[in-house]
Amino acid sequence: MFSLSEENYLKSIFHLQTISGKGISTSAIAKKLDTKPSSVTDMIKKLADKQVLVYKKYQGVTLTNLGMKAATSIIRKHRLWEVFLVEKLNFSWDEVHDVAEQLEHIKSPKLINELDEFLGFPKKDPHGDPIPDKDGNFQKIEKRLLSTLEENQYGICVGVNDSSSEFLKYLDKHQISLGQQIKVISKESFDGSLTILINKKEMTISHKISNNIYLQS
Amino acid sequence: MFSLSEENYLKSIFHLQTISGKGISTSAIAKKLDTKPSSVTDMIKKLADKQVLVYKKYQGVTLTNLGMKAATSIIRKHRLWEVFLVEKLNFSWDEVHDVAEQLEHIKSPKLINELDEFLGFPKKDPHGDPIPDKDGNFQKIEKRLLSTLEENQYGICVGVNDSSSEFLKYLDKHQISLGQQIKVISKESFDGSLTILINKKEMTISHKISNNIYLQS
DNA sequence: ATAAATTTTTAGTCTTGTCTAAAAATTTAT
DNA sequence: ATAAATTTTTAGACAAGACTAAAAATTTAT
Repeated sequence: MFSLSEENYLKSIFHLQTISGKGISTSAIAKKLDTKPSSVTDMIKKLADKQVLVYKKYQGVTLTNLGMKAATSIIRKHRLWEVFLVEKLNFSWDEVHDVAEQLEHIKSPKLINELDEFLGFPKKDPHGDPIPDKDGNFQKIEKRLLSTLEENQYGICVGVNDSSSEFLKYLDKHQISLGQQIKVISKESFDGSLTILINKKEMTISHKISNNIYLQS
Repeated sequence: MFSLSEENYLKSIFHLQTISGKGISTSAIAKKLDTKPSSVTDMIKKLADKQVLVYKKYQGVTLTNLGMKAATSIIRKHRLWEVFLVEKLNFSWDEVHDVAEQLEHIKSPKLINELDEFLGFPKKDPHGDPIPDKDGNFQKIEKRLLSTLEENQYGICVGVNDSSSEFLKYLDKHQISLGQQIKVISKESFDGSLTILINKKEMTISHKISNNIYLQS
């Protein structure tokens, strides 16, 4: 159906689309996939021929329903494999990404549906991101960035925005994990740094950190 | 390290080598991989450059130790994934091959070693083939084809030579599976067909069937 | 031992996905 | 509103891996 490259384009465009809402520019895709805009133009034409996205020269692209479905299926696979790696194979949440990037391209509907069942139909991956079901339905999780809270507000940590190994290791080191309650003690308007209460201890974190942690209020 | 194509060549050459012993011809590889001899010649040159095999024009190829090691690692992965599919995800032994062909190319030493442990360090795959350990050591299983037994000889079914879905379905249909005792009641020299005792019942099978079933005596 | 048949290799082409350099279109700035 | 800067597209090239057709080497047969 889709080649490995095509699947990676679909996934990236989907992710860009869910944050921006607008049509996605050639250069944004190139940046995300670490490739050149000219290569993106070529691939976009192919994908438009395959009816998974709409493309008008010089105007970015938008996924069609068919494209959304394909992208969702890849994301489902990626996140289920992440759960498998953490729950069954002793991977930590900062080790799963690269392996899941490979596993998400395995083609076998039976495999992924059986894996889903084997894992007990999990609703979230190890980073708190929702896992679409067999029919592609996402469970919408309302959440807000820690950086948007005001003093004395609090919430439960339910996800991260940055899934890089470096960031996740930082969180592990400072004992910040999913499910914990975080309360904002004070906010420094000059640099956006926050002093928070977590694990009954106070700590101060930079804006860069608080801008990558999602809370549910 | 190795591309998907390179890995498939290594695996095929390894398999051909273990049955023939001799240097493997271009055309034999082409047949196994369902490709053209000219394509094989090209790839062989690449693999010889990478020191995984020895190649002299017009004289077939032989894997080096490096090549054997690489091939063994792929076979280990293939067979462990087969066990996983059957034991954990409700696949039957005739459904696992195509998916394992994909999974065997996933690159992550941690993944495969954790999987091995998760499965309890299995020694054989669902078709009775031995699974090499982390260091590439195969457990040698002495076994002989059912077709080589004489009247009144018997043994335990420990493997199959043909892992095609068609053959495995035939076995399921006639309730022949690994671990069963099979005794030769009579042998027809004209066409090589055998009458065997299995499950306390007699049945007659063709040479084509008996020549694809391995017994341990 | 030479001719015929077979196998293997070479030479050139194709597809996929990428790249660079340059041209074209669009956006931003004055 | 036109010039400058930026973004996007085109054109042409390249690497991997495969193919076809033809040449070269080897094996088999007489």
